[in-house]
Amino acid sequence: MVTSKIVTRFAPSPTGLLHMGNYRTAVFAYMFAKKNGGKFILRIEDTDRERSKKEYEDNIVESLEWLGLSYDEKYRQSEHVESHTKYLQKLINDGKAYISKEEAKDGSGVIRELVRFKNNGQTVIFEDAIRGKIETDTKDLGDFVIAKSISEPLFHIAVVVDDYEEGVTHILRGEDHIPNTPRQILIREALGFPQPIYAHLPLVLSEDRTKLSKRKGALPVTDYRDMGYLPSAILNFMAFIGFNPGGEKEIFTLDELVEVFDITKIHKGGAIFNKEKLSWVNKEHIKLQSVDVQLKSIERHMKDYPEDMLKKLLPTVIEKISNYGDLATVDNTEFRFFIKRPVVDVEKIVWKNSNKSEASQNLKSVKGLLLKADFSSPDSLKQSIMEYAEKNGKGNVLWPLRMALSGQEKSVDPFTICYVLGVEEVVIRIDNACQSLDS
RNA sequence: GGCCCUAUCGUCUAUCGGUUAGGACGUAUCCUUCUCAAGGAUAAAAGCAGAGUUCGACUCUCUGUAGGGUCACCA
Repeated sequence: MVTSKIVTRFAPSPTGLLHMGNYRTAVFAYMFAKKNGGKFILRIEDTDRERSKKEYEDNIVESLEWLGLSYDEKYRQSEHVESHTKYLQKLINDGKAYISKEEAKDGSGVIRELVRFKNNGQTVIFEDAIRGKIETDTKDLGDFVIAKSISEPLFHIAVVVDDYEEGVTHILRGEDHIPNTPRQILIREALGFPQPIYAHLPLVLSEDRTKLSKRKGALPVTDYRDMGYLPSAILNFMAFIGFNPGGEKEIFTLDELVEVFDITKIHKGGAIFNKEKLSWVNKEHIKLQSVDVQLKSIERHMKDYPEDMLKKLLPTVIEKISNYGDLATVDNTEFRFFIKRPVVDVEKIVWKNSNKSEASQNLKSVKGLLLKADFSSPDSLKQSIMEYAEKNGKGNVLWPLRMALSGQEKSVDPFTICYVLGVEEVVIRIDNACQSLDS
């Protein structure tokens, strides 16, 4: 049995840095193609030579690569102008389009030879894979412009010709393209091309429920990369905006996403981009990483820390952050004391209703215990100290110990600190604290 | 304004005529705890409105309402 291979495409125009709303379309087109063993192609829509910039195109390629959305083919619309012109000519020859001499709208006064599509105003009906039947009366469209001149094709003709020539079978794109579809169908029919299947995705919305846009603060995906987010998390999150496979599993890898993807489960209504949830998803993806990868990641952000210290610190760090980028800020407050001896504050080191001499006494006793303790894990250290702490009041013992070691009112537990610091450093810090307390 | 699309907790969503309307994020409380997190538990929180169809509607139909998209010689 011969079934034609499914081909989808992501067709951004390189006129700016693209945000998640844009790439979300790519994710869906990719998932659909891969799910069906088809091809996913990237087409740079750069027919507008004025606004298209190479740097933006580069950013698109870079972003897709980072996300892991590999495409099978890449095209540049501007390289197909010959083709567009050929079909434009055909349309004119067939009497389905005509050249119209009109004054340019830019006020320059030049007379242009626009190509207008001869629209007889029929009703266009198409079956959207997500929304069902969509019916449009094209009368009020008039004879719309499809090229600025025979050699300067515009969006609609370029899209129709390219999709045909590239063998695109399924067009997954944003809902904002629904109004364009009837025009493109008209052109396509005039050209006699087969009809692709359309699937218009619901929009990604910002907090105010309007279309996500740069103006509303939507960031380029590469910014998320730079902030330390994981591509797998971004992908996972984007896939769940307007799609849900059912079931209660929420964390998916790209491969798993492809596996469960089902075009009939795509929603119709727009969805707000929720930063908090993204943050949570990212944390979950960090937890999924191997310790080797986690270690390398925190090493990049905590360059001043000795490697063996980071190894010990890893579980604590992973537990505290939801994004490796957090380390840029967290590092200075939460973990800095590990490599920088704290300044002893004798007032703060004393627990609630206790006093300096008691704090000092407890520290000295703990030091004695630690000297004999097993430093191989936080747990073994806890065992060495807990009995004493319980006897003398946990607050009385553990608070001064933690303060002496970290100098901070909020930090990880003292056992972990001891474990990470090692016996020598721990003794030095306890001695320092006692000296201040005793004087 | 014309045309088009949409409508379940604050947010993302499950439900494909019969459920105490489920989960997650976030929020609150409690437990754990020397502190902060993390973790565990619990709670509050939704079917836009009105008509139909049906023994029975969140689910199907219609109307209204609300929100959104789009109306270029951009894509």
